[in-house]
Amino acid sequence: MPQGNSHNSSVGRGGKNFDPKYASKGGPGHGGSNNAGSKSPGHRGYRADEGAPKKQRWNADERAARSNERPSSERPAYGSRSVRPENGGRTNSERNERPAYNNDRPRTDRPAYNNDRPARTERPSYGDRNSAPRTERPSYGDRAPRTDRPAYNNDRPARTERPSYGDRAPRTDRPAYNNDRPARTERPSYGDRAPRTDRPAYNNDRPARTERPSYGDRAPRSFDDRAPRSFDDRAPRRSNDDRPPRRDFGSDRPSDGDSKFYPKRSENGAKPTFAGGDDVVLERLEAIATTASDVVGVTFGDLGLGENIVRELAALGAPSPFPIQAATIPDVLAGRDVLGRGKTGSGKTIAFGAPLVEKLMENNGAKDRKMARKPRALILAPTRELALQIDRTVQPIARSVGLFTTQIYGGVPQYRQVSALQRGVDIIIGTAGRIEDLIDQGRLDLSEVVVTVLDEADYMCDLGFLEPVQRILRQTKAGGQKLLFSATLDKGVASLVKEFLTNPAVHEVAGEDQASSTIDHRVLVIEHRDKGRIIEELVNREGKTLIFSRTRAYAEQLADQLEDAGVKATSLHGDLNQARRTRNLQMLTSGRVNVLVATDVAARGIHVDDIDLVIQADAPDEYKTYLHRAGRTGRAGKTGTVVTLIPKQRKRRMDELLDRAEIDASYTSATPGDAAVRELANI
DNA sequence: AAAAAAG
Repeated sequence: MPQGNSHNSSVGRGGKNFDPKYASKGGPGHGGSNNAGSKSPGHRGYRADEGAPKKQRWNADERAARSNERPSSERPAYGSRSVRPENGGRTNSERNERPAYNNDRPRTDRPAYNNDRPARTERPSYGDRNSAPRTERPSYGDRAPRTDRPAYNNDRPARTERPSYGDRAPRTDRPAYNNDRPARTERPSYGDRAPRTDRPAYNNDRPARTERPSYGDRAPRSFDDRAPRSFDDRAPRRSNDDRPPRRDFGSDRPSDGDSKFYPKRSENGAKPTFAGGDDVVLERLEAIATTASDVVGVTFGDLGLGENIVRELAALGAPSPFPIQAATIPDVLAGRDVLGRGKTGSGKTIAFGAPLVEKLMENNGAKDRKMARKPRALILAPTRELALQIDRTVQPIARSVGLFTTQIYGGVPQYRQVSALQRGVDIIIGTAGRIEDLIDQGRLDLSEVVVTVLDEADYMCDLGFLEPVQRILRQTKAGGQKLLFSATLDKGVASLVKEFLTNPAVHEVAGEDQASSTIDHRVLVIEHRDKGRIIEELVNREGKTLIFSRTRAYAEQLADQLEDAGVKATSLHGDLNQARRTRNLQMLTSGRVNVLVATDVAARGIHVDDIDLVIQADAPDEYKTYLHRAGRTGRAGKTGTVVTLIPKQRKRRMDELLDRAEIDASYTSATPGDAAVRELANI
């Protein structure tokens, strides 16, 4: 009932999407906003032909004015990098200007961008059908060369009858789908960063695992004995004795969610506590550990996946299952709730994605292609980039059996996402904010979601994420299957487990500890004032470098500084608009730049091939953050180095953090020009 | 502090 929107209750909450105060003000030149109040902005998105044929939001003059004013007024403001007012001065309401912040740098190469920005053409289609959102346009504008705009106007008239859609893809039925996958053309390129190339690589480093000593000592664990709790050593205490044998975990457990592995809320009335900002060390969950040798000779087919899926997995570069996959797939197929821990890149996406698709298909999925069918699976990720990356893996698997996925995340026009929902999708992959937004607008109904996946589940339980995640999970079908995955899965997920999971099976992969890592960890003790120069020296090399900073402003500043120093660098953080975020990440992936300075938005899950150096310009506060950041390198069987820069006062904290992360790192004092720095640069 | 919805 896309039309009923303006009357239903969603307006109460969804009102945030259409705030009269904005409509009445309407930005100057926003012709359509006057009457926008009479219609729900969103539903016009579907039926542009019904109401206001009025489409032009920006006439030529306005555009011209805008494009002129930009360089002159906004640019200069932030223009000089060194003087750039920091974020501190900015408030949320100034967000729109944010991009201006970015404007300065890439400006020069901007033109080039236009060419390869196919997505651009889609933008208008959003607008023309949805006049209200038009008001957002300006914000897009800053990233885009207004110049290409005019073209839109030209073909826009024709759009009234919806062709915009059609012009992009045959509206037949499904093909339209291709629309929301502009990325498709780039697909090949995805391959290399996702499963494809790293897959084989992992195989390479797997053999090594078998001879891994650290394992050896635990070796006997034939899977029967209680799982190797390689993970627990970190736990303050482990009362193993009364613990039931791992094997039974679940099978004989009352299915009332009474897990012995989580603090019981009812026991003392206290809620489990969470990490929050502190580096609280939570006990790791006990799990059944699977080792590489356990899965030798096992095929995806053996695990219960159908032919099409198996074939697609092979095409994706996954001919045979990795341990985490072999461990979790059968349980997922059996319908159990699953907690899975496997280091990033160890194949978690396929571990939940493939069986999820198989399950949906079994449940009549493929034949039920009716329009507007409700989604039956949901995959939640903490960042948009990660959601995108997951979709790149899951989508082809789903398509191989005739199921459809769509991405639902913020920062991009919602139109295409909503229209995909209208056509009907089976699997939703996205981030919390937009998902809630669409639910509030009455455009997304999760009531038929029978399988929900939380990737980076522990992170999703952090302050700020937990509540939205809980609200979303409550929207899904009661009793639906829940799958929680993370490289650092710990008891921080207890509250979710308590409320939403039943008798979960917990799996981990043995041997994925730091001792087995191919990463070299270094700590450089420096004077704070030398930080910039030392980073410049470290980055002066061939390979790809990922630099983490604590704040967005510093990420931006550092990227600017490096560029000024002649290094091709770019940034990735939440102050950038989504198009730029996507593009900047792509720039590192494609090798157009060798240095990316990012906030922790890039800490988890993001896979870029061949990053051989990770620099932590600011040390992380949490050991898990360290592990995730470090995990961006040392992938694909290659070696990687993590360099953390700290002032000497931070040594002690760093020691503790490394201790918790179970990492051995060497400390070196360094000043600019030191041999120690040069040596690192020559990795 | 960052992330996640817009505005």
